[in-house]
Amino acid sequence: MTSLDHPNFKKHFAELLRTAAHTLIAMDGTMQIELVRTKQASHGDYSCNLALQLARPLHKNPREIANLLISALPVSPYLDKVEVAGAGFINLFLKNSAKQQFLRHILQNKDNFGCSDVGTGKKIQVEFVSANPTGPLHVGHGRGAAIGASLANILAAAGFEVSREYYVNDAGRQMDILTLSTWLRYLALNNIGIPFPQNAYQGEYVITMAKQIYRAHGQRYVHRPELLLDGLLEADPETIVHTDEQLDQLIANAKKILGQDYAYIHNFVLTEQLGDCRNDLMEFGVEFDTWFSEQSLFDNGLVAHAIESLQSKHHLYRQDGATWFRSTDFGDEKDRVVQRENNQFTYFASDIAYHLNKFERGFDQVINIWGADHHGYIPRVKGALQALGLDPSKLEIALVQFAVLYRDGKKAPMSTRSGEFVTLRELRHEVGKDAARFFYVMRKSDQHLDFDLDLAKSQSNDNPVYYVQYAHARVCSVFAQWDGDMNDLIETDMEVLSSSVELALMQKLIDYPDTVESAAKEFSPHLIAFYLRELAGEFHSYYNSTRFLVSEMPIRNARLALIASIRQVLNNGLRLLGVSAPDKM
RNA sequence: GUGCCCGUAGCUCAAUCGGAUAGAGCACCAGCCUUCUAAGCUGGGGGUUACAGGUUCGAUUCCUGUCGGGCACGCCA
Repeated sequence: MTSLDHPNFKKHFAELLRTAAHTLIAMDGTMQIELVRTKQASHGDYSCNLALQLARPLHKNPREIANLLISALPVSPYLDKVEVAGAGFINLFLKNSAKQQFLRHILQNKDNFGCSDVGTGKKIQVEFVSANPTGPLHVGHGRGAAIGASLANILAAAGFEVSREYYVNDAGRQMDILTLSTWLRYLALNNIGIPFPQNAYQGEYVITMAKQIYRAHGQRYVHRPELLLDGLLEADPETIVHTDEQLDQLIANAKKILGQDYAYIHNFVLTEQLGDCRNDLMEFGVEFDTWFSEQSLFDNGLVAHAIESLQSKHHLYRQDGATWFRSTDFGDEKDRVVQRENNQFTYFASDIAYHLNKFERGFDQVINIWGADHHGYIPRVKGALQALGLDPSKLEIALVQFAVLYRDGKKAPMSTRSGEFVTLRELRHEVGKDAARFFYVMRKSDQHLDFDLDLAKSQSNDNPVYYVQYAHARVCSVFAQWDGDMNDLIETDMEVLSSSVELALMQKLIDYPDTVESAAKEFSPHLIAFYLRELAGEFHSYYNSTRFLVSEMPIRNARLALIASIRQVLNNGLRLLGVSAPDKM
């Protein structure tokens, strides 16, 4: 880790301090020595509060401890000087030569720069989006998609073996409602007018699917629609289309009437919506390794298996005709039904089976990216894992808050009722993939996101996406006017890069791998977005203050080596976020 | 009503699991293009971190309470 071909100065200095600390106190290997990048140049490049932390156990003045640590510090070719400051901070100064040499490391590693092996090849699964395939993805799903995809990229860069998964809810009531909705629209095309329930799917896409069926099969699925209202006749015609019970009755009737053909329509709408969703996500730069079917859990007996397993461990009981999981034993606020009075399993039951299956597939860690409205669901899922003898801490649930769209400074209407929502596709068409991907991850994921559509579209320095991309394009345009050989840059003497701006830029580049590592460790893609914004800012400033294509070759080549390194890091970071790095703008 | 999350500059947000003088961007004001892209840069004012206590060398961060906002509280998914 500390060799020149793969230097991580932060870790290197931490090791030096660890060695020094051993001379003062017996430390177990698990004790973390935290180094922090300083905010002020006068505090050096890295700072450590170890002396302050040791003050209590050693019963000594922190500054005194700091001095003892410094005198016990092994020599290092990268360390310029060390100082004690403030209450007892140890400030470490990185040698300029170390910063300068680092550019070679970047230029040699190219696209791999920033990757590390901290994940040690552990198998990690990221499950995200997992929207019901009952209609187009909307802008809320978009954020989960952007965050999940970026996080998966970041984890892969940090050395995890990542698997991206979409859980397809193809077994539940919502799919039945969509199937019914489509069939009703289809009947209408055949001039059979049955009042369309308000709580059915209202969207235009349902009519589109009905037309497709009609075009392909004509009247084949008309059957006996007069039976559809069975059991509903006594209801008030005004309210017939309102309640859930009535909707369920309609579904039951449709299943009875259509028989085998129900499965056809069900399968058709599922395939259609899933295909649309997959296509939408692909255009958004989001792809999955696995599309996991909920229905397959039932077909393969995994739900029954999971429930039996809970049963054998005495975590289930019968009450009111239903089967309950005693989730209160595991911190949930109430027990939960896994099998209904009518013998049907609940969504929770299949979710237990799904999570059990995830760990049976051998993942060391599982991350679920959920909408924040599902937070109440966490205790029961973790509880179920614990009940099954699994370690619930291996399941990490990252909650994503919703994005609110703003247009002309006002909230854009976002009513999910009556199909009147902004779809992800519309957003992409309006602001473009790059802006959408970047804006979605610009905020900490568990924070609400105000998505300013006008800003995302604006071609100005106000727009962080263009700001970062523009920095990349600017470097490219410099190189377009240079006819030298990139290999010469790696060999060039970097010592001339000694201005404070240049040294700060190089330190910023050195920070990149640590940023990727933090983003992976904290599941925080927004750190990459912030980092890129800062790096681009420092570059633009450098660009305005300094000319690169000067006549003195040593200076020119060194400066080009620096901006080539910047371009490389901008490129690598943007790639993690799924944002393009254009050569020209 | 109960539980979870949140409250930081006029606005949108950071702050590397308790660290040094709380940082960016936008907005506002004043400047910079016969020079590699002005989609850029430079400088300036802006804060009792909602409020009140507590824990300690040290609190935006941890604990308690109050106020304000969001979400969740189904044999839905």
